[in-house]
Amino acid sequence: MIRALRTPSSGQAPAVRRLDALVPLDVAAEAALADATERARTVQQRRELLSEGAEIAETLLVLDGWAARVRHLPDGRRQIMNFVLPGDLVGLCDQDRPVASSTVMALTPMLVCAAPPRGTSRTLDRAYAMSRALEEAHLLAQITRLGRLSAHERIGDLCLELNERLEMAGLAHGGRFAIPLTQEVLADALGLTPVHVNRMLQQARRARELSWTGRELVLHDPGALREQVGRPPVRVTAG
Amino acid sequence: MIRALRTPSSGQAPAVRRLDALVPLDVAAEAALADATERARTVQQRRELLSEGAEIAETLLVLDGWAARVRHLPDGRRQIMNFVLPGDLVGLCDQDRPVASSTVMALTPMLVCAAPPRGTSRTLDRAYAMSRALEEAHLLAQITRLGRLSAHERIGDLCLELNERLEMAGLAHGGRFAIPLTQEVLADALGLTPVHVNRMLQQARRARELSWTGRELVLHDPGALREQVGRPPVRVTAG
DNA sequence: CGCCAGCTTGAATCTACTCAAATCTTGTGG
DNA sequence: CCACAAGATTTGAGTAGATTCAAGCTGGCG
Repeated sequence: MIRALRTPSSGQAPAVRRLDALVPLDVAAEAALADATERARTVQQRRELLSEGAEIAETLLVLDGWAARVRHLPDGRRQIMNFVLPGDLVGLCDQDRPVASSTVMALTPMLVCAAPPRGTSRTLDRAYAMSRALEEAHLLAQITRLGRLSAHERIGDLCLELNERLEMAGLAHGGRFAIPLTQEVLADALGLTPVHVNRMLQQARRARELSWTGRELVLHDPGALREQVGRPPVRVTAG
Repeated sequence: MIRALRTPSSGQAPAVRRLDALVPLDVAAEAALADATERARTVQQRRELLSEGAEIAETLLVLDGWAARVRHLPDGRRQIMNFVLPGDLVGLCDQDRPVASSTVMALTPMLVCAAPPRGTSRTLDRAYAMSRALEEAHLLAQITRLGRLSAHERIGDLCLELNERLEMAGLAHGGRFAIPLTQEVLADALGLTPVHVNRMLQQARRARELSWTGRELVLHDPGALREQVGRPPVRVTAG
């Protein structure tokens, strides 16, 4: 797992790479990010980056590791809103004294840093706006998944989304990426039971749609799968 | 239904009333809103205020009527993301050349106007930020509803949300409000079939949780219902 | 008056859930 | 290096909740 914490061969850290993919960053942005990255800190697995109902102190930039935005019901049921991946921002918002509307919990050990404040760079501000718009688009995708897709389609659709997002950070290639999720976590994201997720995964494996051995997921034909589950492209700007 | 298009007895139009409830507005904001309201226009039922994939030209403020943010699947399935009520903003975002990530369709005849641009008033800007944060909170609530609530709970929870939101605009009182939805539309919002929505509504009526005669919905005991479905309060700021 | 959209009802089916137990993995300490 | 524990995955049988399909009903409107 040395790879995960190091700059990949492309020459950029995954988080920077993702932001740069959203909006090509200028020197000021690159410098601010390099600087912020210096002061990175680790977060242990299962720790909360943000607690529902608590005031948001700062905006974080995820450098490494996965987290989940989650909400708990009084009776113990749990729903994962979306996954937080390297290059994602946690706690980005505009209002005064913002309060977290959901908990963000580390699914793996993580590396995070304070995001450079707005106003640092014109291009960085635009990247933040894009990031926020994309996050909202992913929430809409999640709603459609839960409301109108079958269990089989939900799994395929979510895997495609993760693949697309990780590709931007350079963490997925050709439908292949490291996936640090348990079937139980997947179930909480997909609105299913762990048992049913297991059965659907086996079905998908038998159908040669994907393989998920150990901690790596491979989508054998992302294009065909996208067609099959009717996943629309995620776009938030024109041009 | 004269009431709907007129200034209510409280002295403020529902849309202004809602924004004012989010952040107490200053004179500049009130004036800008009054001015914008002058240039209101109507939108016919079933017309689209915004089309998925199309560039967003302007931000709209809903003065009267209901709309739905909806996404269509290739095979005809349909999912409603959330409902757009008087006082809500449509197409509010920060990025350049934004593209709508979902279609917004009028469920009733509507009255809308161009929202006063940002920078008009400090308080109005804050109200916009609040509105956006609330909208995101409602998307999270929708995800939890679809992912982890039973059909019966989904209906109760959504009715409570609509009640809370309409109360802010002065359009609901004591759990009673006009609801211009068909059971089919409700089904598309709740991720259920119309037939099942019908059965669950009857069950809720028999249990004296609500009555829905004609076009008015009455929640007989919102507090008890909130308890029963485990609905958490919607908060986005401290203090 | 008759049409149409929306609502209601019934019966059969199916998807996903529950509960329970077995098996496989992984990490840890002896 | 093996034994063990804890966590995660897999399997099976029975059940419940929601869907499908089809038909009948109701009320508002031209």
